[in-house]
Amino acid sequence: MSVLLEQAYQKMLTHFGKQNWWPGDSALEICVGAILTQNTNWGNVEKAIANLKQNNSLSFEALLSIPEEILSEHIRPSGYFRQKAKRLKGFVARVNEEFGDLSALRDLSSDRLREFLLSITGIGPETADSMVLYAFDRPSFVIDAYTKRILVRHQVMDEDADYYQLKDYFEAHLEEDVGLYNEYHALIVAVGKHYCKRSKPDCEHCPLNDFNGGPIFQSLTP
DNA sequence: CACCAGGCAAGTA
DNA sequence: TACTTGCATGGT
Repeated sequence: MSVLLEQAYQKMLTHFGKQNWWPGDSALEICVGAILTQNTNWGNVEKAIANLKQNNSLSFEALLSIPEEILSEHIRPSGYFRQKAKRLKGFVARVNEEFGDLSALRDLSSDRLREFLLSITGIGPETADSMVLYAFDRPSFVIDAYTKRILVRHQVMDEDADYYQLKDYFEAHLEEDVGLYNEYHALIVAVGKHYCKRSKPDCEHCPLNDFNGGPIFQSLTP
């Protein structure tokens, strides 16, 4: 466990407190949220999920049987609603055809689970890792745009680093622990939302920019 | 008004 | 392989 990553974690935790991700009452709700939040503000996703609950459509069976057009209307507030309706239908259809139910995915190893999810249209690396970590409670570190932006700003990663270079970096330096991965990614998102916007970053007040007088990740090498 | 949000797939050269 | 574009609502 890297001392600096641990200290960065403590800085974020002290500043923001526990994030208690993922907001959701079931594995299915978390998987649905993971698809709906793609390139989309979480507040809009909450409205979409509320609509699904109100229409009794947030269950595996309901999502299997609901017509795509009806589903798309329910999730409209989350944006990209036609595309996401297709992706949700495709997701539950694949799970149903190959495993019968979402709970059966728990019998898979983390790697097989991740590979299966990645084979589904509409589920890329970040969405797959979000499901593996937050819905299935396995230690798979999630990388998002904020994570990359922060590491590039702190000169840990090059701008052209890909998803797996970033993922491997965290998994190599952190203790392999579901709770730690869970909270770490959530805290990075909190930092990103508040201080690491693309057009107006506020590095001045960012908790990660006040470590021994400089950026906290700076002296860490990949 | 512009810009962005917890991405991904498909098309082009 | 390496870019580019479509997808779409809602908040700041």
